[in-house]
Amino acid sequence: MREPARRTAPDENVRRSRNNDICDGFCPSRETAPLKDKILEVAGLSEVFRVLSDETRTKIVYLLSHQELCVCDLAEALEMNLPAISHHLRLLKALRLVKYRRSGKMVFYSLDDQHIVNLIREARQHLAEGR
Amino acid sequence: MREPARRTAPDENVRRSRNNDICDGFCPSRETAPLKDKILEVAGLSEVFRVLSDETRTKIVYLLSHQELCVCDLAEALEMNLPAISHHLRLLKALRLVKYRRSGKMVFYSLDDQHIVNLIREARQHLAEGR
DNA sequence: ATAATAATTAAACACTTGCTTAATCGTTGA
DNA sequence: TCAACGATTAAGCAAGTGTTTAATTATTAT
Repeated sequence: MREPARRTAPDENVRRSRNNDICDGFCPSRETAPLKDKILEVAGLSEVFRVLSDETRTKIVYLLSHQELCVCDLAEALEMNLPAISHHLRLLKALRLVKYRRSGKMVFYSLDDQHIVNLIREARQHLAEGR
Repeated sequence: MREPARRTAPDENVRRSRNNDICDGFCPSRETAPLKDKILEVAGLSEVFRVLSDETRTKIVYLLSHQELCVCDLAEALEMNLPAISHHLRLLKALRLVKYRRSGKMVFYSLDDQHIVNLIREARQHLAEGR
């Protein structure tokens, strides 16, 4: 992924713990080992959310969940230019969220993962219930 | 939000349509007006997903959904330093996803939005079912 | 008061992201 | 074959994001 910004070279003395500003070993209010197990259960999950974390992509997915649309339709509906839409579609395509079929000069996209719609529905409820 | 990169000043002639490389007015395979209505239904939704689009935050939320934890516990469990965790907690706090209580020198955080857990559960199913 | 410590805030910066313009590809029809 | 057009790709860049170090705040104990 990304190498953290490091202005001073990593020191030998830090060997004891990567986080030398962690409470000095007696703070944690419980054993953290079981927590680390828990963490494994959501590994890689943020990838799914990242797809929908962009407004444009949420809209694309939502529109496609109702009907097949060509790139041009999407561009018009979202008031963006073709390359921008195409860019997002490529991402959605890479993640197998959408599929496409060519028809003449136009390319029609449709949703290829009905599961993702549940996430949107759930999130809408979340918003609807105030908070 | 963010002003798009613009190297040439926006031209007068572009008035007709903000997207002058859109299909010349006869492409869209359907009326896009109803699509624009649909779009309104998911306005602001990506904010919710953005919170969980970061691996660290997903983990924090998931851990807190099981039990209350202090910042130090989280730092230890996630093997990150305190400022990093604190940074993410501040974000989650701002969005009313977590609440906290102080106990001596330590601050305990807990989940303040059970709804967000449904999103995680749904996403886990999504991953579990392959794809 | 002072020291110690958990937590927060601030500043810096590497990396990422999304949009823009320009060039190219793919298909259709003259 | 060539022009037109929808779609894609490429390059560039401004804004955003997450982690780091250092400084500061808040609380407890001496």
